[in-house]
Amino acid sequence: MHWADHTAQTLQNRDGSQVIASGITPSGEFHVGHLREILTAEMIHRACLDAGMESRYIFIVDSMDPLRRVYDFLSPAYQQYIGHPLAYIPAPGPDGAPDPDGGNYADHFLAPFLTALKEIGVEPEVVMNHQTYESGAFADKIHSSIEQKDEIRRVIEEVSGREVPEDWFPYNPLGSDGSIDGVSVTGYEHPHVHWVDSHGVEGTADIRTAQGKLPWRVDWAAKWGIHGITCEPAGKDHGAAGGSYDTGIPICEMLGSQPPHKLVYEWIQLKGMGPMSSSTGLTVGPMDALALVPPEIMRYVIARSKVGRHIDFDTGPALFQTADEYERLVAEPPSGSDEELSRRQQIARDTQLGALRLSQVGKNADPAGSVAGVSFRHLAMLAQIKSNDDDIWDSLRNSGHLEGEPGGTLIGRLRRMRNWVDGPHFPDAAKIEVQSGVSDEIRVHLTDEHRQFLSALSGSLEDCEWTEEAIGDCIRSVAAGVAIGGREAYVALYWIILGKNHGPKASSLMAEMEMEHLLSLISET
RNA sequence: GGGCCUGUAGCUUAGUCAGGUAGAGCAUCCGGCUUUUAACCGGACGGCCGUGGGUUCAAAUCCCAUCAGGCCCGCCA
Repeated sequence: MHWADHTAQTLQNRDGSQVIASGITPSGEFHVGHLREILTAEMIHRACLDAGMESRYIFIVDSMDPLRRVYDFLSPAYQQYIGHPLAYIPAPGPDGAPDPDGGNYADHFLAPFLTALKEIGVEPEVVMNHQTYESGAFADKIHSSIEQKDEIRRVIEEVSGREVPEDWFPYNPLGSDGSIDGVSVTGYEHPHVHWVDSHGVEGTADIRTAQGKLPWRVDWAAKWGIHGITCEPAGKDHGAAGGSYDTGIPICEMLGSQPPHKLVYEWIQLKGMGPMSSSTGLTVGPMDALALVPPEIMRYVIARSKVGRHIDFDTGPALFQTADEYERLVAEPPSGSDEELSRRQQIARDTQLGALRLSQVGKNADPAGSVAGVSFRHLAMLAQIKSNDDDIWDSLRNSGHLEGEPGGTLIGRLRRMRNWVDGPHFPDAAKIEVQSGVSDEIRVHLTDEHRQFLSALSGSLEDCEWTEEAIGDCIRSVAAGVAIGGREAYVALYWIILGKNHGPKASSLMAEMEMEHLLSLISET
């Protein structure tokens, strides 16, 4: 069974409808790793719906979390905002300086991420955490946390093994300058928390507003209760023993709610470069990834991997393999009845079918539509030899891959393929490079038969209409005339054009070349 | 120091929770297809399941130990 279906089955034992959640702090650029968080949760949500359960999927943006430090992409001017909730500070402009017209920091980074999510078929209910504070929804949990201050402290110390400071208080008010740093709590009279900040200013925070927040371990546990979250996948950093998930569970219970089902996922790494890290600049943003990778393939990368396995995100040669694998699965989904399959084969069948189902951008869409009738590899070839999109559609019509006008899926696939082919990630081995001349190394591969054929072809091509079809006819008639095997005729052409003994459809390739260049190559043999 | 994840064919991996003859795909090689989608079809090759113990009639699977890689324990998916 697929992991998402298995999780759905586990959740079925709980009362009520499901609320699957993701939570991310918008402290900077979102990256591909965040897509795993989102897609893991969203696939569980879909699996619940598919199992006939009621389910919602919410994306909690931790907009109340404070800015922790001045990141590399921020100007030093952000020093003044350290400790301030991300929702209440200005977004950086292109130069990294606070941009007064750029809206707030949290929204600035969130907006493009939501656009990327839409492309992969994810449209969550977005909850801005600072608004939940502003609405007063946290008030009961905050009050309850303060009343159980010592018990919560004990839980954190026992479960995490960490010493909690003497002056710890389960509520961090914002000080006179808007920062939660350096603010000491001096008393509590429901619903007001009294404080004094590092400037010596005294004040009062109303827990029914966003004048302060819970410390994050408590904040997370409180959110579970407030939203009735039944499952929130967490990255392995939170999932480690003694991590925030383990302290969150008892705290959530102390605050009067049932904690969610724990699920820990491994991280995505960039191939050969370790985990994502915004500080080292080693990131691939969701938009970057989706500019190259078709959305259903992006989903498939997550769906096919077990939650506990790390994923190497590879935009090089592995992308061909992933696409091949996906297309094979679409073309021939695993089948067979329980009777004729072993238990293991049944598991494999159900897991693959689940991965295929959950990879679709549209929920329960027909997977066949996602491939748009053209293989990823074929499109890679066409995108390289034809610079004009219309020529590609013509080619696809001629080859029977396309009828009429291309649909949105196919257009999107070509757009991404062109980005890939023209960008730095495209593998050299897949590049089609027309030779500028025929080298000695290549010449040794040519037989007399090859030369005879090429020489005859040279004469015919000069009178040939320069279209794919005419060139194809020309090759065939010349080949027949000089009694060379059909295959060998093409091998000869591939050697002189590409320097290899094989390649994409020769006539397409030749039609894209200048006739003079081709004739000069032949003359060099 | 504490903890988590991973280790199965050259590569990517399924199977581990509920022990019952190790399965796939890619790559490679061979063969087929009289006119090339880097295509397609058929076949072969290839694993003491990281290592060492233990439990069991039976272990990739459970237990103990050990090695290796990745990671977490201030914030981070």
